[in-house]
Amino acid sequence: MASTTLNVMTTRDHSLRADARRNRETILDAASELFAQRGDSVQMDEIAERAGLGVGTLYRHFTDKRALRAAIIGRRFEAITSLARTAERIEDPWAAFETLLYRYLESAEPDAAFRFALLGSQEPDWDVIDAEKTAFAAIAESIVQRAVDAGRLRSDFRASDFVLITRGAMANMAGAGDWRRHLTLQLEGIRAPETTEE
Amino acid sequence: MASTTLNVMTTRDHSLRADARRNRETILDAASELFAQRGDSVQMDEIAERAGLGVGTLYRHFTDKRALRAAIIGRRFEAITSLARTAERIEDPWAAFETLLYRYLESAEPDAAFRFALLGSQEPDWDVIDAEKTAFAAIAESIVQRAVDAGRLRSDFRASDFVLITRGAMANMAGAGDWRRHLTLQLEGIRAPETTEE
DNA sequence: TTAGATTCGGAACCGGAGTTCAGGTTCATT
DNA sequence: AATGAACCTGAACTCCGGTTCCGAATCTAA
Repeated sequence: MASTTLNVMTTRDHSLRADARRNRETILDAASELFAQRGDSVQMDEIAERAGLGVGTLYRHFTDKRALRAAIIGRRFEAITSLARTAERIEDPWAAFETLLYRYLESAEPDAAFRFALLGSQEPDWDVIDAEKTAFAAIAESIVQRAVDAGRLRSDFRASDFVLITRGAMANMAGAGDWRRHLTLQLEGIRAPETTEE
Repeated sequence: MASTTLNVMTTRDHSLRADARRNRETILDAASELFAQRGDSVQMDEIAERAGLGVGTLYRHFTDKRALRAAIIGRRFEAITSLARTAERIEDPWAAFETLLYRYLESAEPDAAFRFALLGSQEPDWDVIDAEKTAFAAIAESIVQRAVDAGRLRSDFRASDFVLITRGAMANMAGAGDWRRHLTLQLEGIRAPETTEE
Protein backbone atom coordinates (compact mmCIF):
# COMPACT_ATOMS: atom_id res chain seq x y z
CA MET A 1 0.00 0.00 0.00
CA ALA A 2 2.68 2.47 0.99
CA SER A 3 4.46 3.02 -2.29
CA THR A 4 6.56 5.94 -1.17
CA THR A 5 8.05 6.25 2.30
CA LEU A 6 8.40 3.16 4.40
CA ASN A 7 10.71 4.11 7.21
CA VAL A 8 10.63 2.52 10.60
CA MET A 9 9.52 4.64 13.52
CA THR A 10 12.56 4.62 15.74
CA THR A 11 11.50 6.40 18.90
CA ARG A 12 13.41 9.60 18.23
CA ASP A 13 14.19 9.29 14.57
CA HIS A 14 14.38 11.37 11.45
CA SER A 15 11.08 10.49 9.91
CA LEU A 16 9.61 13.72 11.21
CA ARG A 17 8.82 16.79 9.28
CA ALA A 18 11.61 19.30 9.53
CA ASP A 19 9.74 21.71 11.76
CA ALA A 20 8.50 18.93 13.97
CA ARG A 21 12.01 17.67 14.60
CA ARG A 22 13.14 21.20 15.38
CA ASN A 23 10.27 21.79 17.79
CA ARG A 24 10.92 18.55 19.58
CA GLU A 25 14.38 19.78 20.44
CA THR A 26 13.04 23.15 21.48
CA ILE A 27 10.61 21.50 23.84
CA LEU A 28 13.25 19.27 25.31
CA ASP A 29 15.50 22.25 25.92
CA ALA A 30 12.83 24.38 27.49
CA ALA A 31 11.62 21.54 29.66
CA SER A 32 15.13 20.61 30.70
CA GLU A 33 15.83 24.05 31.99
CA LEU A 34 12.56 24.43 33.83
CA PHE A 35 12.52 20.97 35.34
CA ALA A 36 16.08 21.47 36.43
CA GLN A 37 15.22 24.64 38.27
CA ARG A 38 11.97 23.70 39.90
CA GLY A 39 11.52 19.99 39.64
CA ASP A 40 8.15 18.53 38.88
CA SER A 41 6.24 21.62 39.89
CA VAL A 42 6.60 23.28 36.51
CA GLN A 43 3.44 23.34 34.48
CA MET A 44 2.96 22.24 30.94
CA ASP A 45 1.79 25.73 30.05
CA GLU A 46 5.01 27.24 31.25
CA ILE A 47 7.09 24.84 29.24
CA ALA A 48 5.01 25.57 26.18
CA GLU A 49 5.38 29.29 26.65
CA ARG A 50 9.09 29.11 27.23
CA ALA A 51 9.41 27.04 24.09
CA GLY A 52 7.28 29.51 22.18
CA LEU A 53 4.82 26.78 21.27
CA GLY A 54 1.30 25.76 22.12
CA VAL A 55 0.55 23.15 24.75
CA GLY A 56 -0.96 20.94 22.12
CA THR A 57 2.41 20.62 20.52
CA LEU A 58 3.93 19.25 23.69
CA TYR A 59 1.33 16.53 23.67
CA ARG A 60 2.01 15.74 20.07
CA HIS A 61 5.57 14.90 20.98
CA PHE A 62 5.06 13.41 24.42
CA THR A 63 2.01 11.52 25.53
CA ASP A 64 2.25 12.70 29.09
CA LYS A 65 3.89 15.07 31.46
CA ARG A 66 5.52 12.00 32.92
CA ALA A 67 6.76 10.98 29.52
CA LEU A 68 8.30 14.37 28.96
CA ARG A 69 10.00 14.32 32.31
CA ALA A 70 11.18 10.80 31.73
CA ALA A 71 12.67 11.78 28.39
CA ILE A 72 14.61 14.54 30.06
CA ILE A 73 15.85 12.52 32.94
CA GLY A 74 16.84 9.82 30.52
CA ARG A 75 18.87 12.40 28.65
CA ARG A 76 20.66 13.41 31.81
CA PHE A 77 21.38 9.79 32.53
CA GLU A 78 22.99 9.35 29.16
CA ALA A 79 25.26 12.27 29.90
CA ILE A 80 26.16 10.76 33.22
CA THR A 81 26.87 7.38 31.77
CA SER A 82 29.25 8.87 29.27
CA LEU A 83 30.88 10.82 32.04
CA ALA A 84 31.37 7.57 33.92
CA ARG A 85 33.01 6.05 30.89
CA THR A 86 35.47 8.90 30.88
CA ALA A 87 36.27 8.42 34.54
CA GLU A 88 36.78 4.74 33.89
CA ARG A 89 39.72 5.58 31.64
CA ILE A 90 41.71 7.19 34.43
CA GLU A 91 44.55 4.91 35.44
CA ASP A 92 44.88 5.66 39.13
CA PRO A 93 42.09 3.74 40.87
CA TRP A 94 41.45 6.29 43.56
CA ALA A 95 41.54 9.20 41.14
CA ALA A 96 39.06 7.39 38.95
CA PHE A 97 36.75 6.81 41.87
CA GLU A 98 36.97 10.33 43.18
CA THR A 99 36.50 11.79 39.75
CA LEU A 100 33.42 9.69 39.15
CA LEU A 101 31.97 10.83 42.43
CA TYR A 102 32.59 14.50 41.84
CA ARG A 103 31.55 14.60 38.23
CA TYR A 104 28.43 12.68 39.04
CA LEU A 105 27.43 14.98 41.85
CA GLU A 106 28.41 18.11 40.03
CA SER A 107 26.10 17.23 37.21
CA ALA A 108 23.30 16.42 39.61
CA GLU A 109 23.68 19.67 41.50
CA PRO A 110 22.00 21.99 39.01
CA ASP A 111 19.25 19.55 38.12
CA ALA A 112 16.47 19.38 40.68
CA ALA A 113 14.33 17.03 38.62
CA PHE A 114 17.15 14.57 38.35
CA ARG A 115 17.85 14.73 42.05
CA PHE A 116 14.24 14.28 43.02
CA ALA A 117 14.07 11.32 40.70
CA LEU A 118 16.95 9.68 42.51
CA LEU A 119 15.88 10.64 45.98
CA GLY A 120 12.64 8.93 45.24
CA SER A 121 10.15 11.53 46.40
CA GLN A 122 8.32 10.72 43.23
CA GLU A 123 8.40 7.74 40.94
CA PRO A 124 9.10 8.68 37.33
CA ASP A 125 8.75 6.12 34.60
CA TRP A 126 11.43 3.90 36.01
CA ASP A 127 11.16 1.53 33.11
CA VAL A 128 12.40 4.19 30.75
CA ILE A 129 15.21 5.10 33.07
CA ASP A 130 16.18 1.75 34.45
CA ALA A 131 18.04 0.89 31.30
CA GLU A 132 20.36 3.86 31.51
CA LYS A 133 20.63 3.41 35.22
CA THR A 134 21.84 -0.13 34.79
CA ALA A 135 24.44 0.89 32.27
CA PHE A 136 25.79 3.46 34.68
CA ALA A 137 25.73 1.01 37.55
CA ALA A 138 27.90 -1.44 35.66
CA ILE A 139 30.59 1.13 35.05
CA ALA A 140 30.48 2.48 38.57
CA GLU A 141 30.72 -1.04 39.87
CA SER A 142 33.92 -1.63 37.95
CA ILE A 143 35.50 1.60 39.11
CA VAL A 144 34.61 0.84 42.70
CA GLN A 145 35.97 -2.65 42.44
CA ARG A 146 39.24 -1.39 41.05
CA ALA A 147 39.64 1.05 43.94
CA VAL A 148 38.92 -1.69 46.44
CA ASP A 149 41.35 -4.11 44.85
CA ALA A 150 44.01 -1.44 44.84
CA GLY A 151 43.50 -1.08 48.57
CA ARG A 152 42.33 2.49 48.38
CA LEU A 153 38.75 1.88 49.40
CA ARG A 154 37.90 -0.05 52.54
CA SER A 155 37.66 -3.68 51.63
CA ASP A 156 34.02 -4.03 52.55
CA PHE A 157 32.95 -1.23 50.27
CA ARG A 158 30.16 -2.40 48.01
CA ALA A 159 28.67 -0.77 44.96
CA SER A 160 25.51 -0.12 46.93
CA ASP A 161 27.55 2.08 49.22
CA PHE A 162 28.22 4.31 46.28
CA VAL A 163 24.50 4.93 46.18
CA LEU A 164 24.38 5.68 49.89
CA ILE A 165 27.16 8.23 49.65
CA THR A 166 25.73 9.74 46.58
CA ARG A 167 22.20 10.09 47.85
CA GLY A 168 23.54 11.51 51.05
CA ALA A 169 25.41 14.23 49.24
CA MET A 170 22.46 15.04 47.03
CA ALA A 171 20.27 15.48 50.06
CA ASN A 172 22.54 18.32 50.99
CA MET A 173 22.32 20.17 47.74
CA ALA A 174 19.10 22.01 48.41
CA GLY A 175 19.14 25.29 50.31
CA ALA A 176 22.11 25.93 52.51
CA GLY A 177 23.54 22.41 52.57
CA ASP A 178 27.19 22.21 51.63
CA TRP A 179 27.44 18.91 49.83
CA ARG A 180 31.15 19.22 49.12
CA ARG A 181 31.86 19.44 52.80
CA HIS A 182 29.60 16.49 53.36
CA LEU A 183 31.34 14.48 50.69
CA THR A 184 34.70 15.24 52.23
CA LEU A 185 33.54 13.88 55.54
CA GLN A 186 32.13 10.81 53.90
CA LEU A 187 35.28 10.13 51.93
CA GLU A 188 37.15 10.12 55.19
CA GLY A 189 35.01 7.28 56.38
CA ILE A 190 35.40 5.33 53.21
CA ARG A 191 39.06 5.38 52.49
CA ALA A 192 41.01 2.28 53.33
CA PRO A 193 42.88 2.61 56.66
CA GLU A 194 46.71 2.50 56.61
CA THR A 195 47.55 5.39 54.33
CA THR A 196 47.27 8.55 56.37
CA GLU A 197 47.58 11.22 53.77
CA GLU A 198 46.11 14.71 53.74
CA MET B 1 -21.19 42.73 78.56
CA ALA B 2 -19.76 39.28 79.14
CA SER B 3 -21.08 38.37 82.54
CA THR B 4 -20.20 34.70 82.40
CA THR B 5 -17.13 33.19 80.76
CA LEU B 6 -14.15 35.36 80.00
CA ASN B 7 -11.29 32.97 79.40
CA VAL B 8 -8.30 33.72 77.20
CA MET B 9 -7.88 31.71 74.02
CA THR B 10 -4.54 30.04 74.48
CA THR B 11 -3.77 28.32 71.20
CA ARG B 12 -4.35 24.77 72.38
CA ASP B 13 -6.07 25.34 75.67
CA HIS B 14 -8.88 23.98 77.74
CA SER B 15 -11.54 26.50 76.88
CA LEU B 16 -12.99 24.08 74.41
CA ARG B 17 -16.09 22.11 74.82
CA ALA B 18 -15.35 18.58 75.97
CA ASP B 19 -16.19 16.94 72.67
CA ALA B 20 -14.25 19.52 70.72
CA ARG B 21 -11.13 18.90 72.74
CA ARG B 22 -11.55 15.19 72.26
CA ASN B 23 -12.04 15.53 68.52
CA ARG B 24 -9.01 17.72 68.19
CA GLU B 25 -6.88 14.92 69.58
CA THR B 26 -8.56 12.38 67.35
CA ILE B 27 -7.77 14.48 64.33
CA LEU B 28 -4.20 14.96 65.35
CA ASP B 29 -3.79 11.23 65.86
CA ALA B 30 -5.36 10.26 62.57
CA ALA B 31 -3.40 12.87 60.67
CA SER B 32 -0.16 11.90 62.37
CA GLU B 33 -0.46 8.35 61.29
CA LEU B 34 -1.43 9.11 57.72
CA PHE B 35 1.11 11.87 57.19
CA ALA B 36 3.76 9.61 58.61
CA GLN B 37 2.97 6.87 56.15
CA ARG B 38 2.47 8.82 52.99
CA GLY B 39 3.74 12.33 53.51
CA ASP B 40 1.86 15.29 52.16
CA SER B 41 -0.06 13.25 49.63
CA VAL B 42 -2.80 12.29 52.07
CA GLN B 43 -6.08 14.04 51.50
CA MET B 44 -8.18 15.91 53.98
CA ASP B 45 -11.07 13.57 53.28
CA GLU B 46 -9.00 10.57 54.22
CA ILE B 47 -7.95 12.11 57.48
CA ALA B 48 -11.53 12.99 58.25
CA GLU B 49 -12.72 9.50 57.50
CA ARG B 50 -9.98 7.86 59.51
CA ALA B 51 -10.89 10.13 62.40
CA GLY B 52 -14.55 9.30 61.99
CA LEU B 53 -15.41 12.98 61.56
CA GLY B 54 -16.54 15.28 58.80
CA VAL B 55 -14.07 17.36 56.83
CA GLY B 56 -15.65 20.49 58.15
CA THR B 57 -14.51 19.56 61.61
CA LEU B 58 -10.90 19.48 60.50
CA TYR B 59 -11.29 23.04 59.29
CA ARG B 60 -12.87 24.09 62.54
CA HIS B 61 -9.68 23.09 64.33
CA PHE B 62 -7.08 23.94 61.72
CA THR B 63 -7.35 26.75 59.22
CA ASP B 64 -5.45 24.90 56.54
CA LYS B 65 -3.99 21.64 55.46
CA ARG B 66 -0.65 23.31 55.97
CA ALA B 67 -1.63 24.30 59.46
CA LEU B 68 -2.59 20.77 60.28
CA ARG B 69 0.64 19.39 58.94
CA ALA B 70 2.59 22.03 60.74
CA ALA B 71 0.89 21.15 64.01
CA ILE B 72 1.87 17.56 63.56
CA ILE B 73 5.43 18.20 62.59
CA GLY B 74 5.71 20.57 65.50
CA ARG B 75 4.54 17.76 67.74
CA ARG B 76 7.22 15.45 66.40
CA PHE B 77 9.78 18.14 66.98
CA GLU B 78 8.78 18.42 70.59
CA ALA B 79 9.32 14.71 70.99
CA ILE B 80 12.70 15.01 69.40
CA THR B 81 13.72 17.89 71.54
CA SER B 82 12.87 15.97 74.67
CA LEU B 83 14.79 13.03 73.32
CA ALA B 84 17.77 15.28 72.86
CA ARG B 85 17.51 16.41 76.43
CA THR B 86 17.73 12.81 77.51
CA ALA B 87 20.81 12.21 75.41
CA GLU B 88 22.35 15.30 76.91
CA ARG B 89 22.33 13.66 80.32
CA ILE B 90 24.62 10.84 79.25
CA GLU B 91 28.06 11.37 80.78
CA ASP B 92 30.32 9.90 78.13
CA PRO B 93 30.61 12.51 75.37
CA TRP B 94 30.81 10.08 72.50
CA ALA B 95 27.98 7.95 73.81
CA ALA B 96 25.86 11.04 74.16
CA PHE B 97 26.61 12.06 70.61
CA GLU B 98 26.01 8.65 69.15
CA THR B 99 22.81 8.23 71.10
CA LEU B 100 21.49 11.55 69.93
CA LEU B 101 22.22 10.61 66.36
CA TYR B 102 20.56 7.23 66.56
CA ARG B 103 17.52 8.28 68.53
CA TYR B 104 17.02 11.21 66.23
CA LEU B 105 17.19 9.14 63.09
CA GLU B 106 15.19 6.31 64.51
CA SER B 107 12.35 8.63 65.26
CA ALA B 108 12.56 10.17 61.80
CA GLU B 109 12.54 6.81 60.08
CA PRO B 110 8.85 5.99 60.42
CA ASP B 111 7.69 9.54 59.74
CA ALA B 112 7.70 10.46 56.08
CA ALA B 113 6.15 13.86 56.62
CA PHE B 114 8.82 14.80 59.08
CA ARG B 115 11.58 13.65 56.78
CA PHE B 116 10.19 15.48 53.80
CA ALA B 117 9.93 18.59 55.91
CA LEU B 118 13.61 18.37 56.76
CA LEU B 119 14.78 17.35 53.34
CA GLY B 120 13.12 20.48 52.10
CA SER B 121 11.19 19.11 49.15
CA GLN B 122 8.37 21.25 50.42
CA GLU B 123 8.26 24.24 52.70
CA PRO B 124 5.90 23.78 55.65
CA ASP B 125 5.09 26.67 57.91
CA TRP B 126 8.66 27.13 58.98
CA ASP B 127 7.69 29.86 61.37
CA VAL B 128 5.69 27.42 63.44
CA ILE B 129 8.49 24.92 63.39
CA ASP B 130 11.51 27.15 63.63
CA ALA B 131 10.97 27.65 67.31
CA GLU B 132 11.17 23.97 68.14
CA LYS B 133 13.96 23.55 65.67
CA THR B 134 16.02 26.15 67.41
CA ALA B 135 15.49 24.55 70.77
CA PHE B 136 16.73 21.27 69.41
CA ALA B 137 19.68 22.90 67.70
CA ALA B 138 20.87 24.39 70.95
CA ILE B 139 20.96 21.04 72.68
CA ALA B 140 22.58 19.28 69.77
CA GLU B 141 25.17 22.00 69.60
CA SER B 142 26.14 21.42 73.21
CA ILE B 143 26.38 17.68 72.77
CA VAL B 144 28.54 18.08 69.70
CA GLN B 145 30.78 20.56 71.41
CA ARG B 146 31.30 18.23 74.31
CA ALA B 147 32.33 15.40 72.01
CA VAL B 148 34.74 17.65 70.18
CA ASP B 149 36.29 18.95 73.38
CA ALA B 150 36.71 15.43 74.62
CA GLY B 151 38.66 14.67 71.48
CA ARG B 152 36.21 12.12 70.22
CA LEU B 153 34.95 14.09 67.24
CA ARG B 154 37.36 15.58 64.72
CA SER B 155 38.27 19.02 65.90
CA ASP B 156 36.79 20.82 62.92
CA PHE B 157 33.37 19.27 63.41
CA ARG B 158 30.72 21.96 63.48
CA ALA B 159 27.11 21.76 64.46
CA SER B 160 26.16 22.26 60.84
CA ASP B 161 27.90 19.00 60.08
CA PHE B 162 25.37 17.30 62.27
CA VAL B 163 22.77 18.44 59.81
CA LEU B 164 24.77 17.15 56.87
CA ILE B 165 25.15 13.71 58.39
CA THR B 166 21.59 13.61 59.46
CA ARG B 167 20.11 14.66 56.17
CA GLY B 168 22.37 12.22 54.42
CA ALA B 169 21.12 9.34 56.47
CA MET B 170 17.51 10.38 56.05
CA ALA B 171 17.94 10.42 52.30
CA ASN B 172 18.66 6.73 52.57
CA MET B 173 15.57 5.82 54.50
CA ALA B 174 13.21 5.52 51.56
CA GLY B 175 12.99 2.30 49.61
CA ALA B 176 15.96 0.02 49.78
CA GLY B 177 18.45 2.43 51.29
CA ASP B 178 20.18 1.13 54.39
CA TRP B 179 20.63 4.23 56.50
CA ARG B 180 22.30 2.41 59.37
CA ARG B 181 25.05 1.22 57.09
CA HIS B 182 25.35 4.73 55.73
CA LEU B 183 25.57 6.17 59.19
CA THR B 184 28.29 3.71 60.10
CA LEU B 185 30.35 4.82 57.16
CA GLN B 186 29.79 8.44 58.01
CA LEU B 187 30.75 7.98 61.63
CA GLU B 188 34.02 6.54 60.45
CA GLY B 189 34.78 9.78 58.69
CA ILE B 190 33.84 11.89 61.64
CA ARG B 191 35.61 10.31 64.54
CA ALA B 192 38.73 11.97 65.74
CA PRO B 193 41.91 10.29 64.37
CA GLU B 194 44.32 8.65 66.82
CA THR B 195 42.16 5.97 68.32
CA THR B 196 42.08 3.13 65.81
CA GLU B 197 39.45 0.90 67.21
CA GLU B 198 37.24 -1.49 65.32
C1' DT C 1 1.78 25.65 -7.62
C1' DT C 2 -1.22 22.84 -5.58
C1' DA C 3 -3.03 19.11 -2.86
C1' DG C 4 -2.98 16.65 1.06
C1' DA C 5 -0.93 15.06 4.97
C1' DT C 6 1.38 16.53 9.03
C1' DT C 7 1.85 19.63 12.62
C1' DC C 8 0.53 23.55 15.45
C1' DG C 9 -2.34 26.54 18.55
C1' DG C 10 -4.78 27.51 22.51
C1' DA C 11 -9.51 27.83 24.20
C1' DA C 12 -12.30 24.57 26.33
C1' DC C 13 -12.74 20.55 28.98
C1' DC C 14 -12.33 17.66 33.02
C1' DG C 15 -11.17 15.49 37.24
C1' DG C 16 -9.20 15.89 41.55
C1' DA C 17 -8.31 17.96 45.95
C1' DG C 18 -8.77 21.81 49.22
C1' DT C 19 -12.22 24.66 51.22
C1' DT C 20 -16.81 26.61 52.43
C1' DC C 21 -21.39 26.94 54.37
C1' DA C 22 -26.24 26.20 55.46
C1' DG C 23 -28.38 23.53 58.24
C1' DG C 24 -28.71 19.82 61.99
C1' DT C 25 -26.73 18.16 66.55
C1' DT C 26 -24.65 18.20 71.07
C1' DC C 27 -23.07 20.25 75.09
C1' DA C 28 -23.34 23.27 79.15
C1' DT C 29 -25.57 26.52 81.72
C1' DT C 30 -29.67 28.22 84.21
C1' DA D 1 -35.98 20.65 81.03
C1' DA D 2 -35.05 24.34 78.21
C1' DT D 3 -32.27 27.50 75.70
C1' DG D 4 -28.60 29.16 73.14
C1' DA D 5 -23.97 28.84 71.99
C1' DA D 6 -20.52 25.85 70.32
C1' DC D 7 -19.81 22.30 67.41
C1' DC D 8 -20.38 18.93 63.58
C1' DT D 9 -21.67 17.33 58.92
C1' DG D 10 -20.92 16.56 54.07
C1' DA D 11 -22.71 18.00 49.75
C1' DA D 12 -21.47 21.61 46.92
C1' DC D 13 -18.17 24.92 45.34
C1' DT D 14 -13.80 26.67 43.60
C1' DC D 15 -9.50 26.62 41.91
C1' DC D 16 -5.83 24.65 39.55
C1' DG D 17 -3.35 22.17 36.24
C1' DG D 18 -3.16 18.27 32.98
C1' DT D 19 -5.28 16.88 28.71
C1' DT D 20 -8.15 17.09 24.58
C1' DC D 21 -9.63 18.55 20.08
C1' DC D 22 -10.44 20.62 15.83
C1' DG D 23 -9.84 24.48 12.80
C1' DA D 24 -5.73 26.99 11.09
C1' DA D 25 -1.05 26.98 9.54
C1' DT D 26 2.89 24.69 7.51
C1' DC D 27 5.49 21.60 5.12
C1' DT D 28 6.61 18.33 1.31
C1' DA D 29 5.87 15.63 -2.60
C1' DA D 30 4.29 15.72 -7.26
